Amino acid sequence: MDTDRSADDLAVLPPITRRTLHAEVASRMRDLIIEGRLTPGARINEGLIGAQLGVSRTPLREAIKTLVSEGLVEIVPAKGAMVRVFSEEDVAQTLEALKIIEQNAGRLACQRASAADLARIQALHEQMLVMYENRQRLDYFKLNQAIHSAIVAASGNAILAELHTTLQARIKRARFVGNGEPEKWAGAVAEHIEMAQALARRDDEALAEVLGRHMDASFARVRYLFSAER
Amino acid sequence: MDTDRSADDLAVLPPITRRTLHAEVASRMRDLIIEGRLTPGARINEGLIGAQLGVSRTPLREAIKTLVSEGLVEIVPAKGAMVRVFSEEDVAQTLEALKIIEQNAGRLACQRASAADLARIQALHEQMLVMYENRQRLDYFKLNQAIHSAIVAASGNAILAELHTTLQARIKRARFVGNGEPEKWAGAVAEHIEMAQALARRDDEALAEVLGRHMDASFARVRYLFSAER
DNA sequence: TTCCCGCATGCTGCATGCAGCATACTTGAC
DNA sequence: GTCAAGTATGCTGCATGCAGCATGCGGGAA
Repeated sequence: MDTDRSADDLAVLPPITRRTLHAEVASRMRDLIIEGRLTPGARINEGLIGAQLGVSRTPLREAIKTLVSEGLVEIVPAKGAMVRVFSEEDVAQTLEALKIIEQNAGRLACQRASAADLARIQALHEQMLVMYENRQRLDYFKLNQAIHSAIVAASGNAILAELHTTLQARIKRARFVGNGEPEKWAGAVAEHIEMAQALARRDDEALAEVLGRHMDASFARVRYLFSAER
Repeated sequence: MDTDRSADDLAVLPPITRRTLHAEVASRMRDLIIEGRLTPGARINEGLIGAQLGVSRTPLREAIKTLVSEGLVEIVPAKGAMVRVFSEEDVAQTLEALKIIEQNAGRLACQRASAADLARIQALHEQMLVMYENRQRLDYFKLNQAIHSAIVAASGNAILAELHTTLQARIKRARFVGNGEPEKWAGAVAEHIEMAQALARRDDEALAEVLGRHMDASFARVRYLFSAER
């Protein structure tokens, strides 16, 4: 019995998560792109970036292949990799796809989410409101993204959550930059309050409606970035 | 003018599409997995597969990273890559996601598709019926997939098409195997006829409805594979 | 001056080398 | 016979070497 006991205790130990170098590099580069330290269109010089990250070109090249599949990087044979440039149409289509995913995941979440799921989302929502009051834009933005992700996750469909994460990463930067103006910000918060209420009532149609409106407004918030470019 | 003329002629030349080795390897391995020559759970021995494909381990490893992002392969650090095993729940969730994508892309297609788009889909549909009459199961299956892809593409949203392609690839094999029985086959064909009619009328709600029903039935067609396993 | 050809440089793409871990086998003790 | 420790083998993961292509620059001709 004593041995069983200790074996049980050991089974509770968190497994050592061994991260391979290429996965770590992919993670780091993802952050660099989303943070804008690697700007769209920038060439990725393997020797240079590899030296800066302190890794050889092999794991770096493997990481680049991952980012290509995620849609963050493009490769031109014999020329190399570059950070993907998103046109206005790309962003519009990505937001349309995100809208579809969020609306339908939201409906499912109203039907399937546990009480604990709902409570957790509600807590994120409250926190986000505080960040809005304090005008802590970065923290607000992160909580905002977390809420949307949590709603999709509450659908119970891991595939939808996976697609949502990938698409969200692609246009994360544009959305952060595009969300700067105060009146737009206030509008987004108002929509979030509606979302929280609909979700609390498990009112799937109301949630889908406001999620759709929220995403349409999100596109409007981002759109001017492109008109300003010209 | 003469030089302009010849320059114009040259501009018409199809560009030489240079395929990198790792992309070619990824494509080949994708086929091997979908065709079932690399079975789920099978370890991918880099030396062995590399030798069989006639490439060194480097481009092979890069291709594996691509397939991991596509969800066809899994990597365990220090142990290696293996063909991903899909549980019944994985397949159910993937089909649910595909259902959402197809229904919504179908609605958009009814609104946005050009007459040429519709004609092309209709032509595929007619061909597929011929294959069904002749009981050419493989050709039927390929046309079937092509029709669904064409409907999603006709939405005009390239992102939705991309997601659809990726998800479809993951469970392609299960769907092919699960579609074997005659009465199920007949039911699927009946649904396809409904789809073609709804699309011709640009009746978005009717199309979404039958697409949903088609996907639910598809899950039923696949489900028994898992019950048989136990 | 302008255009074009040729050359040099730098980078990518792939092959290979090498260390370290996982796994299977063997040997020895009980 | 069984179990455990030690050992050997094979594979992965990363680093490095090398050939070939892209690109920028200089020189020469028109």
